[in-house]
Amino acid sequence: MEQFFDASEAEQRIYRQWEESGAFLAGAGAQDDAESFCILIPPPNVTGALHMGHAFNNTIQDILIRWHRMRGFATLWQPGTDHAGIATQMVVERELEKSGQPSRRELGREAFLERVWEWKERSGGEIIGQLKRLGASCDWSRNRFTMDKGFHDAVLQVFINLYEQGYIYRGKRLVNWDPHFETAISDLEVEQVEVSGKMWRFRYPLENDETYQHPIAYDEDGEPTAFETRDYLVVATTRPETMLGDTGVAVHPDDSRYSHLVSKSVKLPLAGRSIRIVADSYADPEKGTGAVKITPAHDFNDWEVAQRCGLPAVNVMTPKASMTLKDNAEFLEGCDTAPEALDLDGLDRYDARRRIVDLARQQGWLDGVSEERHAVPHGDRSKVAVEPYLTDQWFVDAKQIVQPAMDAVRDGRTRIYPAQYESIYFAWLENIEPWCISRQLWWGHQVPVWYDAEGNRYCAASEAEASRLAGGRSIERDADVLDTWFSSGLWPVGTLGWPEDTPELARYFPTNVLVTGFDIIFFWVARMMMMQLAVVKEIPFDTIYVHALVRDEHGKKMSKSLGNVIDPIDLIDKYGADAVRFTLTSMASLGRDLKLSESRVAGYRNFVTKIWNAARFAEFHNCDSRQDFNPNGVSHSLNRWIVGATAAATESVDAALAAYRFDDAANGLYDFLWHKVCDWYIELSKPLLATGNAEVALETRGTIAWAVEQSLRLLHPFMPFVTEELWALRKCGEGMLVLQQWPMLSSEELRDPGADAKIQWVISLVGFIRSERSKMLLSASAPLTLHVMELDETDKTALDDYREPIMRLGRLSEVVVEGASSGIYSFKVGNSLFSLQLPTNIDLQNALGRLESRRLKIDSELSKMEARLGNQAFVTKAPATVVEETRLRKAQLEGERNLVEEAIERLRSLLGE
RNA sequence: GGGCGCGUAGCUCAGCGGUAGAGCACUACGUUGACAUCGUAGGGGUCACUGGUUCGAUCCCAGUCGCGCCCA
Repeated sequence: MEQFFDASEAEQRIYRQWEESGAFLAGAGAQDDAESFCILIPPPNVTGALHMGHAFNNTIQDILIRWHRMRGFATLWQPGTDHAGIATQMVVERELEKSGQPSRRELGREAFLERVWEWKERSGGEIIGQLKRLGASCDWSRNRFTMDKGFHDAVLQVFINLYEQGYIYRGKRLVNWDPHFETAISDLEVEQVEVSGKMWRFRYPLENDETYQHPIAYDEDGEPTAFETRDYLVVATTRPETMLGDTGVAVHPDDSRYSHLVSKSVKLPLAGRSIRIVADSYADPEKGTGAVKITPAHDFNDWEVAQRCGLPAVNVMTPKASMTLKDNAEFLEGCDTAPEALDLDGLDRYDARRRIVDLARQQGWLDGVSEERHAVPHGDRSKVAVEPYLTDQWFVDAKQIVQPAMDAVRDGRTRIYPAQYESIYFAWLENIEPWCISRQLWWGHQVPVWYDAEGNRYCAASEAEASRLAGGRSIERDADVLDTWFSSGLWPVGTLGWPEDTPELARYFPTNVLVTGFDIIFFWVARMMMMQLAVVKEIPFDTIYVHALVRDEHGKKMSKSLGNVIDPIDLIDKYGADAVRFTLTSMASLGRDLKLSESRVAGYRNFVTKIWNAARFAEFHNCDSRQDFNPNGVSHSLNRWIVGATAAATESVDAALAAYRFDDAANGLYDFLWHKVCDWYIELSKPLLATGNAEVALETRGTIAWAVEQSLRLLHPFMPFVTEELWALRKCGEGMLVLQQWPMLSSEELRDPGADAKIQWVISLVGFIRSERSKMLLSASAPLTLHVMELDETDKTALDDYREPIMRLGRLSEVVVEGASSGIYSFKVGNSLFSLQLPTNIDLQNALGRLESRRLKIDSELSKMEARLGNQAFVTKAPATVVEETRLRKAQLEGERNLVEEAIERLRSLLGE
């Protein structure tokens, strides 16, 4: 065997073997009647590259899948990719532009879509290869794409289904409009970006010579003390360009300043439109002047006000967010528009903003400007400010289908881990808004609705069917495509073959666990719940495991602009996939972001090496794997101890995984392998292997082989590559590790308390010796003699059995059972007393100082115990076991104090004090 | 403004009503035939702060301060 595991050489080879052996296929290795276990991969965007979030998310899934597969479940990890409407269209458009080809619009819809498919075939599978690098054991033979024929049919089927049930409708509503992509986007695709901007105040002149008293000074109680007479209202805005679409000014109904002005009107500057003053509680008297301009076609709140107060909506922008005025009948109606206003026609919204502010200043209706930080909605893809925009769109009336999704979680049919995310889920569902599902894109599932010349709608799965419904009238298909999340909402049933009645649906649906980041609870999880329940009337999964985000080592979100992105593939290249996986797993504590640092990965790469070398040790000592090895049949206490410890480790891994405590599982295995198997079991076994007792040596070889083999099985879900490689090198058995049985060990059956106590005693004794040596500043190689001053029966057996390993690990030259000790310091291990004979040249002064500080510590601890026991309330009220423990601890401390005291006396006399 | 979460060793984090833990980093010593990607030992903490409950609080409760995220 080589000295290290060469991950870069082995990983791709091993992965190929797994795939070729069919180990990842649905149900591989399972009995026909096995229980099923299914996870659906959150489909990465087909444009995507593997980032740390994916690496984390998929490592967790792979652990669950491999664990269940080894436990004999019929497992399916269903993979696939998402067509990612906007993202993909963007990538292909950019590519066309770069290579100087005709643009999307020049190509036309059909030709463009051909290009997208070409692109998909050419470069769409990159992330799949990266998932393989990570070791993801998906059933790739079932790989799906959300634009596949079958999946596409399912999506249309659901649309039709929901349409016919009345859950989908078309309506003219304000939507978030992305002027860059010229499409509607959903609320969730909008992110608020805090920017420093300006707040402009405009004076809108009152018509018909109306005036009112505006307070200009206040007393201590905030009561106005002075007023001025105004013939205008001041309104404030951060988006002056929208003023041309104002159709009203709102004041609060209880605002006494303005109450007599309600129903009167102001003249909208530039546009020359006469607009009404309305009373609506949306206007906050405390904010600004208490008067708000109302632009129903370009603001969500204003739209609501307009609905309530009967104000018209005037759209003044094009889909590209430039001004449209000259040929805009809506805008011109009833207006006496100034020529300088018409000159704004065609200007971009920001140019128009500047011009309008200039004009306001010149014409004297600019009341003032202030700097302000405020949140501006941006498209999450395009990164440009979105405009609320009035268009015809398709909506899912989410309110109507939300109830079953809430009930399922409330009554526990679907559980969310950790539970704190339930409240996020409910908070969103309880306040759900209509979901805008149409996008003005080309790449995606085109809405299956056709229109005839009169505008009648025909919703059908095909043009032929629609035509039949239309009675042969000429029809035209709706140009919009569906929101990508609408189709991914169907991922559970869609990937399993619905609407066909497939065996996979019968066997694997509802699925078991969904593993996902909290950032897509709304986008995806809640919608899958709603849609599966609406369409097939069943929950899509019984558990949702929600994990946090992977951040950089300082807690910053990884982003290209910050330059702190860690590429998981780079890490895999450098440290191996096993180390990367183990790092992420060990940090997967519930509900907390994980901060990733490279040094941690390096640390777990060392763990891989440690495992490797444990196996190498077994090889050097001819510890061959034996099929007939019976862990219950070993007799030597060391072997009995490790057998029990292995069972205990198995049980804690199982318990941790069952509770989704991946960190506990990983840390437990790390501790078991490194600090039990390597540090003590292998070390203590060395003399046994060299002993003349062939029977013990043989049993120990077998147990070492067994312990290493069990470790490989236990570690396999976490570190599949190195364990698979060692499984083969150690010739542990037929077939690959991936399909071997998970250890079924019961510590109740295998644990031997006597052996445990014995080994624990040996470990303590060696620990004392090492610690004394080091504290006395003795070199590691200085020979020491251990004097045994008192020895009880049990300890005597332990000492006899482990004399050689104790000498070796404690680096003793001699163990003297009889005769007086010339040691300074005695120490108690178990019920026996020991002393180390130290060389004459030690620094006595230093030793004295150390003992005195030790005594100080004991005294302080002792006084705590005494105080506690002296407290009558403690003795009577605390549980008896706690009182007893305290008494025991006190007695222990007193014993130790005596030993220390004696040692101090002895040292003092040696020093002549 | 509403909600959620977090403040524990230099760093990253576990933990828990009764002796404060891990990994990394740090210091000293060390190549003994698995492993220097290693071994042994060690230093380092007012468990954010203030009150309360309790025999006992790092842990439970309330408040304060600081930080992060989500929603408006």
